[in-house]
Amino acid sequence: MKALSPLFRPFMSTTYSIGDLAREFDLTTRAIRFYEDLGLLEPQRTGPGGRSRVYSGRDRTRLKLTLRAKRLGLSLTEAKEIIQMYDTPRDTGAQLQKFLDVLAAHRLQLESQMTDLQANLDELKTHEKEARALLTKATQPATQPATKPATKKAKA
Amino acid sequence: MKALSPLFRPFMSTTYSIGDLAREFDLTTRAIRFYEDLGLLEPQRTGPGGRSRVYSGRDRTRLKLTLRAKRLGLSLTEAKEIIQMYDTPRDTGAQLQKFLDVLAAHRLQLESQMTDLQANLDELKTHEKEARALLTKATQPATQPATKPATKKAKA
DNA sequence: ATTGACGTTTACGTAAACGTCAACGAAACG
DNA sequence: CGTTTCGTTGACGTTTACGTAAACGTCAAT
Repeated sequence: MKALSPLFRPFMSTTYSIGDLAREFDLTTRAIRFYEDLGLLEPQRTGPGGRSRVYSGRDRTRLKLTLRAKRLGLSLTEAKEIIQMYDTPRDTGAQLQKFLDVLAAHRLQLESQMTDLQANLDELKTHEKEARALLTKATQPATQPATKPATKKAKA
Repeated sequence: MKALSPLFRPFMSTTYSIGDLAREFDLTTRAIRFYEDLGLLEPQRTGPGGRSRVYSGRDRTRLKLTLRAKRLGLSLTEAKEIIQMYDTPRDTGAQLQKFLDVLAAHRLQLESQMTDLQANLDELKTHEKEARALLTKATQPATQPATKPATKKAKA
């Protein structure tokens, strides 16, 4: 359900229909409702009988974070835990300390993932260079136009 | 099945039993066999009737790459495609060019993932700083001596 | 000769993350 | 006023990535 004509939206305190979010993040509405079932989103209801969902900017942010976490390989429940942790109150010192502990753990995980990523990128670059070298050698044979260029490097 | 006593292994051209790999990478043998079903590993067979699997160093490497890809959120089939691509022959110029194209695409994906990761890390650090600030403020009130000394470092 | 550790196949089970209808209500459009 | 368009709630299906159990072979050591 479109809350209002698009032209009027700028005057509202930025709420979104399920279709809006689906379009923006390239999801099906089914997926978004599923995220709600998991407790990741808590849209308000509107319309007669409170059937239609209305998403706040906060919902949108949570969705964004969720998808980012997904892209990094986290499960939805893991994403949920992290997001929840990020916006629960933390008033006492003990809570703060535990918060820091969890953050540290999460940080370690992210950093190890960063290492993995870097390793993959390095490997990719190596192959890229090698392939590029082979390609220029194949298209611009310096001294010997071979019928079949060597698959390995040749010594000059 | 252990091929030989561990003392004799250094003399062999580094092969591994399924248990070896399971221990090293903290997998179940079931998982490893499953990876074989997907075509990620191709162990030789040995023993009577060729029942037992023997994994080469190359198998081990492929397994390592697979797990790294998994940690980055790739599916096993995606991992397989990438690994296959990395060690297929690429002899013609056209193949080389296509190889480079695919590499470029993969690279874009990795770099966007790097961005996501960095975003997550930044956010985490922000929260970390904030929490740390709150904690020191809570445990070391400037004008009021606390009943419990700080759990962190104290300034002399 | 039995036990234990390690290996095998076959087969069914399961959790996660949705996809895919079906059947319906409301509302906006020409 | 009929027809798209957007939304709703079930409910069942699907894919991925294994887990789990049964039922058995083999080798080394006790």
